Amino acid sequence: MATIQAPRGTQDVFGKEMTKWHALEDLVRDLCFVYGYDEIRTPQFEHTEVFKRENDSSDVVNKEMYTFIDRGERSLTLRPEGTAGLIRAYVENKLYTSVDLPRKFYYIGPCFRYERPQKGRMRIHHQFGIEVVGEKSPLIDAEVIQLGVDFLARVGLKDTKVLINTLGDKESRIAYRDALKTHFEPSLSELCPDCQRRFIQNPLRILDCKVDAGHPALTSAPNIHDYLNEESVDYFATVCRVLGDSNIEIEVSDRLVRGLDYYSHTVFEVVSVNKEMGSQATIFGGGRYDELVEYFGGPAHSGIGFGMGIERLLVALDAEGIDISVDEPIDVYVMNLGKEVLESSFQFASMCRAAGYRTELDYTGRAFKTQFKSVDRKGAKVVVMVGENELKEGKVALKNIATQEQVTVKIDELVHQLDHWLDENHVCEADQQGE
RNA sequence: GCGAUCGUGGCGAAGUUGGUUAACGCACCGGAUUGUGGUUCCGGCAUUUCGCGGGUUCGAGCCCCGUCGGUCGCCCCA
Repeated sequence: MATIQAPRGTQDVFGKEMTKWHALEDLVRDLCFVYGYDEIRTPQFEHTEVFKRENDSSDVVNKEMYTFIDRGERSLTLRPEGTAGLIRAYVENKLYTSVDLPRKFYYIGPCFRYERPQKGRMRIHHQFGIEVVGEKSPLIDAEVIQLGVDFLARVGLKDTKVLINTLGDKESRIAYRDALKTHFEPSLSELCPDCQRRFIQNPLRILDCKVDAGHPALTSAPNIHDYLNEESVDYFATVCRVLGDSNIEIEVSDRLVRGLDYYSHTVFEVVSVNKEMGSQATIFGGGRYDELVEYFGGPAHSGIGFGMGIERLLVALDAEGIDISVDEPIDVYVMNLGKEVLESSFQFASMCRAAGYRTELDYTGRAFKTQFKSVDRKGAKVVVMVGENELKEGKVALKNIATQEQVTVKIDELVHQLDHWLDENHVCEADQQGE
């Protein structure tokens, strides 16, 4: 019978790899705590219309969604990204009524996209994301980018670049959009089929096209920055200035438009420039959205956020030779000196664990040599050796691996001896008496 | 969705003019040494099995077809 494999584009995470995830998750919590962001957990599937909005031209929404019918008639979709569901929750729970706006959230969890898998591109991938909703200020845009950059710095990533651009407000965007339409119309038939579709749905995205990248119509295309109204120019200038004053290097890229259609004003993408990275180099990306909250039936609140791919971050760390995995050695290994003492050793292990020591034991009375190998592999600091002779006298032997020191103590002194060897903060009775 | 390439034990990997007992290394297990290891030595470790399913052949891990999965590029994006 053929073995069953995990579905394409999914993976099992365990062992040493798991410790990396824990390290990243811990860092997410610590960092978001410091910046004042609260965790939010939204459903991993939503009603399809949460993600599929009218006139959306993005592939994520149109080609890559896992959509299914839930028994009856409701069409549900496994979330392909984090923002839409969060905004739905923001409106549904009336979080906009908070006296303290903006609301600042972070989330971490799986996203699902039906794509051709590649390194750094999975059908189930995990995103750490943040969103700030309910207040609009260039300082918030700067803070969001700063948090992401800070995160990468704390992880130790170095070969990164911050790309930033603005799409301007609605007025600017419409003006630019019209200019683009006028510009591309004459040469439309020479552009790729995707671009012909984009022309209708979202002409901005033609600028991003790799197929037509060299086409004269693209190279001569009007620049967004020539169509921004004063307010949009000021807004973007402030974002860039604040980032600059915070020593965050940015590169303005006037062709950066991003994949989701709901963006306005600031958009950004942080990419790895490491040569080992392959073609999936974006570690996190996001932008501001002015109309999403209203779309979901809330007030005209603006928001901004990013999504960061954990798997992709892991690839980037690997590319830079950064190992964030941690060894988790045990404190105590309980050895059996003979099969007769198996059940007694179980009780000793219980005692050690009750005292808070990370403890393993030999379950089957294997050869001593083998048990000692386990001791080494697991990095145990103390071995409890359970033998019949000592047991008869109500004692047990303990060996300190580091010093090779071995003592035999009464059973009720076992934990005391462990404290003596293992607990750095432990104060011996002798010391106390000496005070 | 398009193109290319790969898929041998827990891991790393040999293995083409198709002909057997499928190398070797690491890891693991046992013994020398059933009460004290990390060295050494000895032995065991894919017991129709080479991702899976068909086909060609007297005979296939090596050839053909299909399928599943990985990887790379395109595309897309986290």
